[in-house]
Amino acid sequence: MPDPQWLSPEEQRAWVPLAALLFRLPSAFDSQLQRDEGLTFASYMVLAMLAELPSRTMRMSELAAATSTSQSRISRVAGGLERSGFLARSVDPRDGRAVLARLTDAGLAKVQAASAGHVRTVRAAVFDRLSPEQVGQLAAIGTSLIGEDWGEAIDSGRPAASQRRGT
Amino acid sequence: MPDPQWLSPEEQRAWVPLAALLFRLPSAFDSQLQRDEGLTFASYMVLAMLAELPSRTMRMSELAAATSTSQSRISRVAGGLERSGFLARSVDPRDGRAVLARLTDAGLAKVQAASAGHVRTVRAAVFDRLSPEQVGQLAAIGTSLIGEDWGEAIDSGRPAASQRRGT
DNA sequence: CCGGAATATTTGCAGCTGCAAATAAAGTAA
DNA sequence: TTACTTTATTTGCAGCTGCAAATATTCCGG
Repeated sequence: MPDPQWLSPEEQRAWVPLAALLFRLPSAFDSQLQRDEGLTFASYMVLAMLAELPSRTMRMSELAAATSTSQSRISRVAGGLERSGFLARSVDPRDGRAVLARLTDAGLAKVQAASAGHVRTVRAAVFDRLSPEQVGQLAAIGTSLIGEDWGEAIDSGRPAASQRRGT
Repeated sequence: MPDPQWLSPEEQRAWVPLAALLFRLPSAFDSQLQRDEGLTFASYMVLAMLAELPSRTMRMSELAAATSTSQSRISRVAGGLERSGFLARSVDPRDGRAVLARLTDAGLAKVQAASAGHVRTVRAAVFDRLSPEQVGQLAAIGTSLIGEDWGEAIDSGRPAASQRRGT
């Protein structure tokens, strides 16, 4: 393997556009949803995840995992959605530590109203620009990237066990 | 074409993991850089872009375009990096409206010190999980997605010309 | 049943971000 | 030169986010 200290030319050809996407896509979705529905990309995802379940209910921690975000973030987003009347929180009767978030009828109506515009934006930004083959490749790539471990492998920004001076 | 109102099953298979990545990757890079170098992913990118030029200099607007972010964001990030002594800003002598950002020696040293850890994280989160073919596919996909137009096509979250009630 | 460890959420604080308005300089036409 | 339009950047304000500490509850061993 080449110098793991830097990226190979092929990797850079993939890294540059990927980094650009990480800045652009979230901004694009956030601003469309904010402008048209007063929602954040994160808050929309929360509503969308809940809307997919027959029970419209999920524990806060499951919601965090489902949307790939931190618990503190989910807690605040849920707080805002609750204030807006789109979801209601209640302590889980089976485990007093857990909190269940349930989409209200108003919340369901909100996602349904917002989905069309959001999907249109997702298409314009992503799918309309890819061939069917690429959509398949993207699915495979994305799935590989979010696989199993995460905290462990990713968080290891620290040197393999050298360079670490000090105490 | 199928109901553009929603995503096809194949598209959803690509969208779900992509959305997860849009939440996870920025967080992962931000927290590694913050923890180890006191930098933001955005501020690191600014330093890295400047470091690639022999002149180590770029106009604020070019910097914004190069990093795919807004001008206001670049303005603040540059302000912070300047306060830290990593870059210096000066009015462009050829155009009084423009501001030139120049990486200082301390700034160059900073990127060089931070790059190893950052690259390690990028590998752990992305390249170590993809085959060489996938890296090539990702490069092609990413390039397609950030092509030509953007504001125009993406910003059109608005209905084709209906649904628009009120003034 | 008691005390400590583990789990689930929330929140204080500080920093980052976007939008839209403000500021400044350059370009253009008369 | 003057007035008006366009381009480049910064900044006030309000909202969002993460980290780490604070809370609350359950689990476990004796």
